[in-house]
Amino acid sequence: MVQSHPRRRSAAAHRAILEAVRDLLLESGYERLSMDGIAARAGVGKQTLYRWWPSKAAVVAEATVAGLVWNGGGEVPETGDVAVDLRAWLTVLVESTAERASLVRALISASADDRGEARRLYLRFTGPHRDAVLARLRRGVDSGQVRPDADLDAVADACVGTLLFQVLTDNENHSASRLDGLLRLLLPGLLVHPRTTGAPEPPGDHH
Amino acid sequence: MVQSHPRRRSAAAHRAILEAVRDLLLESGYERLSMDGIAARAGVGKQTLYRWWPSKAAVVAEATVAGLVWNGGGEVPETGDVAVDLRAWLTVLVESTAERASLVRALISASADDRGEARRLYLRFTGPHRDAVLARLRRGVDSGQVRPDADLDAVADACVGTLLFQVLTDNENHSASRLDGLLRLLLPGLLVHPRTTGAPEPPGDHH
Amino acid sequence: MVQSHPRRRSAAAHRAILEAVRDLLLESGYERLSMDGIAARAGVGKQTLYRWWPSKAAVVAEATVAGLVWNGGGEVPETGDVAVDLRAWLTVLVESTAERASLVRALISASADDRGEARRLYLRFTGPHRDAVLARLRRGVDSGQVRPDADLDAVADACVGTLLFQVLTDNENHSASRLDGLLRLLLPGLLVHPRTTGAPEPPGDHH
Amino acid sequence: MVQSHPRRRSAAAHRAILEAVRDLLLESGYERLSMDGIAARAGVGKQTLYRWWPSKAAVVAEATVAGLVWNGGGEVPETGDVAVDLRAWLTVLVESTAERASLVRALISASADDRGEARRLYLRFTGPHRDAVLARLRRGVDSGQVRPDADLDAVADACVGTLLFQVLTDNENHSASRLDGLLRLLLPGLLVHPRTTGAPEPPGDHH
DNA sequence: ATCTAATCGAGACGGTACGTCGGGTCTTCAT
DNA sequence: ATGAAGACCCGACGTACCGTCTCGATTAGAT
Repeated sequence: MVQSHPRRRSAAAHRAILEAVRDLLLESGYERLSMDGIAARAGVGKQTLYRWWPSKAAVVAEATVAGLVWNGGGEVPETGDVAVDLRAWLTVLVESTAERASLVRALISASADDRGEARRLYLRFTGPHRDAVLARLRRGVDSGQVRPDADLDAVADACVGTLLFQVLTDNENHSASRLDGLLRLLLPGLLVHPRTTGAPEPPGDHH
Repeated sequence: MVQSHPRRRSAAAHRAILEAVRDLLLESGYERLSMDGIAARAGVGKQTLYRWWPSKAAVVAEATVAGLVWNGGGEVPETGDVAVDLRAWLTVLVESTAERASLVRALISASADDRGEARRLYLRFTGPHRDAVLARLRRGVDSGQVRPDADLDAVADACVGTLLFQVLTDNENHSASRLDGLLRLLLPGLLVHPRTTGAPEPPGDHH
Repeated sequence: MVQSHPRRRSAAAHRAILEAVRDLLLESGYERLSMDGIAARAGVGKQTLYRWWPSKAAVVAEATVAGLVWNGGGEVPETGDVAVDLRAWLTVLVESTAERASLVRALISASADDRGEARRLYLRFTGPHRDAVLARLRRGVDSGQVRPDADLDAVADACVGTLLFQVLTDNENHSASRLDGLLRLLLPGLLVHPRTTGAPEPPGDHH
Repeated sequence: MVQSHPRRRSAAAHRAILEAVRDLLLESGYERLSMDGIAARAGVGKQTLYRWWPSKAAVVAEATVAGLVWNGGGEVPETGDVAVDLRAWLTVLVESTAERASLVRALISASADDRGEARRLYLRFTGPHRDAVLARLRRGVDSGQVRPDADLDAVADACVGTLLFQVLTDNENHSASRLDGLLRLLLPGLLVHPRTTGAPEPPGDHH
């Protein structure tokens, strides 16, 4: 379909590029991805690529945020019990990460590559996950389950950071265990009435 | 113990290479570091580099391990109060990381680049820090301050992971705050008698 | 006629490369000539070199053909006397070769290096010289001076071969003498009436 | 067997090296021959190689002259008829060269590589052939068949040069024809009574 | 319907770095 | 005290990408 304004042609190219990135990432990984390769696969001139994105990291970020690459994990369930919901969210996050560890590693590389892009990747890639869990925790504060003075950002960063650390150290098979342990440790400090969860008993109830 | 490589390896070349890596990392970062550059700076043939290390990540790992890059932070104070000691350790860790953020970024890159090397970096680079804090926590268990069923590895990984995550997202000025928030959240789950710390008061169910 | 390569080849780069080859050959000879060196001197990427020429021998061949290296000697004088003209041509050829012996050595090397290129060098480099002398000899046949059954190719190859052999064996100061001796030996077999030349008298069996 | 004097061990090494050169030349040609390869094949340290020969060209020259590589062609038959003997010699020379054209090319490369070695190669490699034919021609002078004023060196160089030129231009299938044509052209100038040969009729015999 | 100007694909360009090979020198160790 | 083994520095190899820069061809909108 031909659009009236010539600039509209770029829409097809734009889409072709993001799809090429997705395909090539799945086929060979971030390391072997090249701007030349993307252009060739997308049937696009390299100029067109560089017109819109400054670097490999940037175009990967865009493909990511466009939902073509990692579209899962943005939702946190809402059962009414913060502890149950957090545990469910972490389970999904661990599985989602395990399935695309190489992509996560790719994004870490991209992030470390380009300090300017790092911020954008942070916002686009991990942002939605952090936002979702923060929103859930804030609703927990509103409902009185979560202590209002708890540092919710610290909870989110500890979860994401622990997960990234496992990926980074090729220790992914411990991710679920570590996050479970972490959650058990966090809940007493996070919740107003921690005993209602599967967390360790609050102090003073034993001996 | 016998070296894994055949003998007669040049100690001078070895040392010159590790020093060149350190210098170049500090000057320009991991991304701009090249095998050519290392060889040139060290006054060494590229063959010598490739004879002993398979990749840039590997030689960066070795330079790290040799203590030339991040040799501090292996100690955790012992005042008798686990909470105080943890806080002190985290403070030192944050400062030490801030001082060499570019090197930490280099190590993260190396880790993400080379999955094989990632494990070595994990064991050798973050290992000492993790070991130190784990040892301190275990002594806390022995002295009855720390709950014996707490997942101590989760504590260590959450702290290190949170810190690395801040570095990765160029968010270092929040590192101290995040780790303080995290520690306050963890202590109630970690300690037998959390009230003795600066952590938020548990929810009121104590006498 | 359409270029075999796709269009848009850079004329400036092409010329710069051939000039660099010429200069470097004159400075250091074929053996010390390198693709790296050519690229650096020409201010050209190595890829550009390899895009258009498969080997050092090929680019040397092209530089030759471009007339930048050995552009003289393509003419044979026409006085009406074949013997005189051949002698004059050989004199010029010997001098021309002596002046650029190192380039001739380079061409011999290129030829020996690369069997595929050898043929091109044969056709393009020595070809003009051979063609010129063959044309002169054929006119001699037409005018009745040269025996029609003489193997003219053999004459040309013997002259060029003798000359190259002297160069190859670093025996150039005998080139003139050898070719003079050769010509005297050839003329009796070549000419219908050899006595008109400066060649040694045939053995006395002529009236 | 162990000799009393350590230097004697070198004899075995020396021989092993020359044999390795022969084998490797036959297997892969001069271009792919390397000092490393020779040392490895001969079971000899590189130092031992460099102790005795300064370059690849030199050791190839030695292997040649040792008769390991090109041991044929040194003889010229003596039937009493110079023309017949020359023709026979050229036939053998052409065949011998055709069988090892790649070696001849190698020697040309070596010669052009190393101007210092060129002279030695000349003496060792083509020398015997030239000497043999010159000796035969001189005997022809003595017997009155060959004109005493003929430039015998020019004959030898023209034959060898023509042959090398054919090899160099990958034109070997014409070698026999060219040398036959050359010989027919030379004989009238070379012999006292040229009509006794298969050379073209001397001038004046036709019409 | 023709012209004009923007934009496209294609890919050549100057570069940097890659990982490998070979050259010639120097050192170690076993004989 | 020799000689194999091979590490060393060096330089070149040929390839892969980088990001920039033309080329024509295509085509949309103005004439």
